[in-house]
Amino acid sequence: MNTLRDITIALVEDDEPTRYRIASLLQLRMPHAVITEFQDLTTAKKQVQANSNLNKPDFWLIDLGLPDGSGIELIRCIKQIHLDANVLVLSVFGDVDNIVNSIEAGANGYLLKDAVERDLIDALDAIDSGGTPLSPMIASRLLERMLPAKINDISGVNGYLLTGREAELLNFLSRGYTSLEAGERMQIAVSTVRTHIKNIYSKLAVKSRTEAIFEARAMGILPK
Amino acid sequence: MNTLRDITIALVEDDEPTRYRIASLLQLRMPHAVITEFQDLTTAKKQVQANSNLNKPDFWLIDLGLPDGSGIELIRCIKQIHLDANVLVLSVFGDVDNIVNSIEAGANGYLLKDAVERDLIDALDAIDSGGTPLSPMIASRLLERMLPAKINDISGVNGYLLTGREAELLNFLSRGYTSLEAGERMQIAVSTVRTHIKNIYSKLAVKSRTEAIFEARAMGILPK
DNA sequence: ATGTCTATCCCCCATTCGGAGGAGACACTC
DNA sequence: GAGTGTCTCCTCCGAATGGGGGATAGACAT
Repeated sequence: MNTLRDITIALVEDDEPTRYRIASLLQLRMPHAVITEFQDLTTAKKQVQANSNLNKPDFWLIDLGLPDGSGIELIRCIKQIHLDANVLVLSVFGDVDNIVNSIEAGANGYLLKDAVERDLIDALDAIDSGGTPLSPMIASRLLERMLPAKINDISGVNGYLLTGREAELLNFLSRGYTSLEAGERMQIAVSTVRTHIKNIYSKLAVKSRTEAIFEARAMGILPK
Repeated sequence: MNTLRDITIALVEDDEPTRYRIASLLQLRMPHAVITEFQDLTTAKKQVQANSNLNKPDFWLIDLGLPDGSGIELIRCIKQIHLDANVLVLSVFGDVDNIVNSIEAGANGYLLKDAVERDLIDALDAIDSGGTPLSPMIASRLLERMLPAKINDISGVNGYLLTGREAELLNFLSRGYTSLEAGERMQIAVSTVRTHIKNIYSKLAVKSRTEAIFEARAMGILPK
């Protein structure tokens, strides 16, 4: 990408001025780039599914907040068909869910929109070299989410995040016991089991059994 | 950090020319900054432990490859005493272990040395705003390590007890996805998810999600 | 003695899940 | 062409789960 050859870039952004701004920036810095613009999810998806081989863009620049759905869906769609596609997210959303989902969907980078002017070209370069350019705030959020063990070791008191009974219960649940069965094993009423479960959920910041088990395992509360 | 007030920066780097280069760069861009330089681990650690309160640097710029040990040890030392210290790693090492250990030790950012000229000041700014600046290659390595196991992992171990879609679905369920969420990820209707789930249950001879996950794990269908 | 933590139990209500059916569209084999 | 397996979608219904409350009792610390 160092030489100015004919790079193709797909730009997916619903907001007219923003799209124009980004396209202009690209044209200015990469005069030979061929830019294709999309305003919504469905049009872009059609393009992906249509010409599977020819006309494959070198880069996808995707806004997440599209009028007819989330850009994350588009990322999945693209990556499903072209595993090696280069996808850079440009978003105003800095929330954990959007970030994690984008990355898990296969995004190769994530820039907050206010950094686009300064970092876009560098980001494309970085992706081209196999890197994953992330705005610092994005990296911060990602790490908060992905280093749960460390964070809880600090805030919670050394693995004593859950009380004895809660941990005991979670262990039964992770083995497939229902609330009733776990209650029988622990010699307590189902009501109590439910109370414990609710407390576990709020402590782990989850909302289902499988999620609790997954998180607890990641945090080392549950074995393996 | 916008205004040029008297910022204090500690620079830990054994290589004379490199240290000079970085210090000059800092002085040039932040004329009022007070820079303290260290050439090795022990001297820097002494400084940290000596004046716990006064003279606390606003930023630590740390090289990992010090003559008398790893800079990671210094990071731990600093963070133990000053939880809110701002630590930026400047390293030539781009290997996963150094990266993960640095971040887990509490580093607020990680720049590869070849990017220092261009990104150092921006990185300090980002840290000041609560972000975590990472060189794209560093983020790439981190994510490789931290992203949940890929779906491919299961199809290999799978003794074809479960079909591809079933195994894929079970993997999502094991990570705490609801039927709806899994359906969205797999681009199928909830009805279909439910059908797959029922088939999984009968194949594994279980009656609930957690049980299915537990059994599948025991059977090696699910990772770990 | 007051407060915090843990463990125990209960209510109501909305959503999700699990079980039992059926059914169409492909692809592959025999 | 008939059969088998996979993937897809649907309805109906009862049981289980999750979220919002509130409540009591003991232990322990200040």
